[in-house]
Amino acid sequence: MIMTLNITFQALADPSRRKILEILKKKDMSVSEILKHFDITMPSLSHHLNILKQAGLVTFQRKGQELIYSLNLSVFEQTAKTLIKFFK
Amino acid sequence: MIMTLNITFQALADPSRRKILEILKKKDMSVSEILKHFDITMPSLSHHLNILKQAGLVTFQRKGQELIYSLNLSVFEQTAKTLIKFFK
DNA sequence: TAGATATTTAGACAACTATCTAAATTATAG
DNA sequence: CTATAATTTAGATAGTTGTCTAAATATCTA
Repeated sequence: MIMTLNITFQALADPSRRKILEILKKKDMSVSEILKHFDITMPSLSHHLNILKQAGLVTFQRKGQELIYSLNLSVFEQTAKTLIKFFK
Repeated sequence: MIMTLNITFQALADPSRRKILEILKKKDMSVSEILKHFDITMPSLSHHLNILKQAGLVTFQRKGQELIYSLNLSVFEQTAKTLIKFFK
């Protein structure tokens, strides 16, 4: 759980990644769709998505040619709870 | 607040810094006292303390030659609340 | 199967960061 | 005031990270 916390905070530390999460909060989206909100290349976005995936903050499922990404809210909840429990 | 979140997560992303916070949870401590728990040099520790200071996660007050560092719990609480509010 | 579309992987590179040693600053004690 | 102790600041360096271009992989459609 400590190790997970490490990865989670590292994932959340980047503004682009937090923006991805905000965007996905509205609805599930394909990579191309997410990309429209950014001024970076597809491989860079893919890199960020990978880090978010490793942290368990997002999941995806293939739909034809597209990969549809979704938020994994339970990890946020878990992280928030850990923060609270850890320091109170 | 978004900018603050940025700095906060960045501060929390480093394991050494989270360890400092854990140590300070037990009691307020001077820099030398904190250092005993680590295998890094004093300047490195000072660097980490500086980042934690900027994030508002710790505060300090001088006591003679020593600087006594303390946790600032309210920032944790705030961060946890922001996490919860933001993603639920 | 060939061509088009969506995404990832590989490899390179500049910027950032954690660490170190050495020097400077701040405060106490004699 | 000088020596000592505690901490920070400065400057250098190796490792990490975010970004890019180019190439590879996976899926669909004709």
